[in-house]
Amino acid sequence: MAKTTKKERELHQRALNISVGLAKTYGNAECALNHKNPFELLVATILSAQCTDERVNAVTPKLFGKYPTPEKLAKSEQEDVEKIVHSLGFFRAKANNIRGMAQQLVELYAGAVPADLEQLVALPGIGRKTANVVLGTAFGIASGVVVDTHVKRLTRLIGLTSSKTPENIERDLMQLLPPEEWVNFSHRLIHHGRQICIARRPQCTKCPLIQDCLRAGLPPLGLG
DNA sequence: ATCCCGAGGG
DNA sequence: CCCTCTGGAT
Repeated sequence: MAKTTKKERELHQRALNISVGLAKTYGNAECALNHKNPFELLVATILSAQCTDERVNAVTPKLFGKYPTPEKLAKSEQEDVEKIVHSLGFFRAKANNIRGMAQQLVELYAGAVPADLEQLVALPGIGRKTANVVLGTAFGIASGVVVDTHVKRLTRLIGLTSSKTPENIERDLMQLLPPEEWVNFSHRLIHHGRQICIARRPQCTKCPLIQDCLRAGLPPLGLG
């Protein structure tokens, strides 16, 4: 139906160039969260909201040492979990979310983590970002592109200026990239956003993707 | 001061 | 679209 315009072909080519450059630079993307199973990854990903993975990894040994299964976490005391995750920020909401999530896993799925996007998103504290991380990393299912604040910010560097909401960005990237690259691309771009293409202080002189960047040498974009 | 590998709600 | 939740690193 829609014919391919020259601009769309250029956008596609630039995205692929960036994707190849990211792959060369960051290798096989891996989740920086320590996890042994889908349950741990799910909890750790919820806890990672608005804080670094290093800080999450600092508290998960204690958390999973005491609450290793959904069943155990479902029966936990709110106050005790709050104490364990306190250093991560948003501790009240996070404690409440992982406890409620565990309770629903027990009630609805016999304590298993569902490998399904809609079922995951229906759980408390889990949005598309967290669900896509869990599906892609723990189950190897290419359900979508992980869109966090970094991906949202950096998609404009490759020309995705029309998309604004995370859903639109995800849809555009899913059309641009092959399914086997969805999760890897996201993780590489996120690493890039933290290490090189920092929001307020982009390290353009160290950037390996400079020749494909629309904003090379221009002031930082900031958030949004 | 600024921002973080978000989610939920208005 | 906006706002709130929060500690910690820089």
